[in-house]
Amino acid sequence: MSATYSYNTTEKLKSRKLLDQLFTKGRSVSVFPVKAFYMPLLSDAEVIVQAGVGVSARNFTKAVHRNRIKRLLRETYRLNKAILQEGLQADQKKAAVFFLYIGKEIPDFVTLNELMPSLLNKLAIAIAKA
RNA sequence: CUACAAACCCGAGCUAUCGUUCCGAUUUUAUCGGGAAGGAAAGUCCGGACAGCGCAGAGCAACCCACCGGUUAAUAGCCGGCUUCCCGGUUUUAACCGGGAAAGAGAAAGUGCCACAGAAAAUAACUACCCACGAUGAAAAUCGGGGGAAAAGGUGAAAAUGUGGGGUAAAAGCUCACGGUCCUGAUUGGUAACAAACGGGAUGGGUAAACCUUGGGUGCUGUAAUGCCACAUAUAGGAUCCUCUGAGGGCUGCUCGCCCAAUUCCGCUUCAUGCGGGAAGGGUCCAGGGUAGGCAGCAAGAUCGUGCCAGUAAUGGCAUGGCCAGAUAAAUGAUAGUUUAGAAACAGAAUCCGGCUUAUGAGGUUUGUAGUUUU
RNA sequence: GCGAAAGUAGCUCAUUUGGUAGAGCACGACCUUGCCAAGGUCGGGGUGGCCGGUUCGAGCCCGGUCUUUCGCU
Repeated sequence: MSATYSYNTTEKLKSRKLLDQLFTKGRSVSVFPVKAFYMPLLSDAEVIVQAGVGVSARNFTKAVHRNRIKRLLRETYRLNKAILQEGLQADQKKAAVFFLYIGKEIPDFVTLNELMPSLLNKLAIAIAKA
C-alpha cells in the first residue's frame, strides 16, 4: 500500500496501439463533465490499471487551459484511484482507462475531487460486468 | 496631490503534506541529494546557426531591399546623422530651440489612370479678348468660317513657376530684375547623405503601397532534417515501360547546358547491324503485408551574472564567477497555512539563437496633458 | 513543427485595371383568393472582421491584428 497515491510512468497509458483500440472498440461511462473510456486488458499486464487523460483542443484553444485541466484530472485520479484498483483486484481483472474532459468551462479542484469517486465506482462495476 | 495616456522595470517568497520528470550517488528497485517554463515560451513577420540535396552552372522569370554612415554571425532590426513634413515655444516676414513622423531611388525613359464637377485633367481655346477676310448695314454693330493668344472666368483634391517693369493688335519667360523648383559644372566643409556660396541650362501637374525603370540581393528544403542500431516481412502478387539509340531521376519555376542511372545468354540474319525469345536488373502504377522501438541530433551557448576599458550610442574587448528544463500521449502539480499594500494579468518550452510585432493585473520609475492647492 | 485560403445584408454568394455595394432566399406592406400557398408590385435592412497607412478618394493597394477553415509531415 506504499504506492497508493502514486502515478508514474508504468501506470500511464502510453501505447498508441492501445489508444487506437480503446477509442474504436472500447466502451464508455460518463459523469458530467468527465467521460471515461475503458477496455479490459490481458492478465499478463504489469499493473492493474493503465490510465490517461485528455482535453479537446476544440473546446479549449489555449494550451494553458488544457494543461490545467489535465493536471486536475491526473491529481484527482491519483488521490482516488484506490477505489477502482480494489474493485478490479476483487475480480482478478485489469483494464485500460482514458479520462476525457467534455465540459466547456474550466473546473476547480474541489468539484472534480468530489465527482471522481462516483465515476470510479461506476467504472469498477462496468468493468466487472464486461 | 489627483485623474488619464505612453514608455520602461518587475512578473512573488517561505513552511508542511501528497505527487511528476530528468540527473547524480548509494544500493539493488527503493531511499537520499540536486535541477525543472516565459517576458513574451505566443504570432511565425524577418535574419542566422546546423543538416541534407551534385558544396548547387548560365540566361529568363519570381521574390525581396531602396537617404547616408556605423553596428552585428546576419537582417527589413538597432544606434547616430542628413533631408522633407507636422506640432509647440521665442520672436519682426524668417530664423532659432524643443518634440514627433517618414515604404525617404526614379514621374525630366515609356505606358496607363485621374470618378463627379468643369471649356479643359495634360499636344489645354468653351466664354470673353485681339487681328485681317467675307456677308448684312448709312453707321454703330451683328453673323460666318480662319488665325493669334494661357493675362480674366463660377468647377475641382489638383488648372500649367510668383511679384513688378518692359513689350504687344491683344498677349505670353517673349524679355529684364528679384525669387521658387529641377538638372549640371567646378570650389570650400564633411568618410558620406548633404550644406554653403558661384557659373551655365531648363520651367516638364499628381499617382511607382499602378505597370514599370535603375541599383543591390536571394540555390532549394527543413531537426517529423539527417546518421546509426534493433525488430519484422513476401527468395512477394499483378499490369506496364526500360537496360547506353537508356525507362526514369537530379541540378531552381521555365529554357539551355550538365550530371546520375540497370546486362547478359540463345536463335535467325548481316559488311556494319537489325529482329525475336529467355533470364537478371532498374523505374512507375495497382493490390496487399509488416513495423510504429532505441541511440545520436538534444542543450556549454553569437550563454548568463558582476566589474573595468573603448565608443556620442547601438555595440565590442578583457577579467572573474556560474552551469540554468530537456519530455516523446509528452514532466514542472495539488491542498493548507503564512509574509505583504497586493498575489488576481497575459499566458505553457519541443532543434537552438538574434530581432520585430501583439497580449499583459497590482506596484514602482520617467515623461506629457488636464484639474486643484500653496508661493 | 511547416504552409495556404477565406472573412461583404438574417443565410448563400457577386462586385477588375480604386470613383456613392448588388442578386437569390428570408423579412415587412399592398394586390390577387371565400381562406392559405404560389404569383405580381413596392419597401426596409451594410461603419465591407478590427486598427492604421498610401491616395483627392479604399470592399479593392500596403502593413499589423483577430477569427474560421484547409493542406503537408
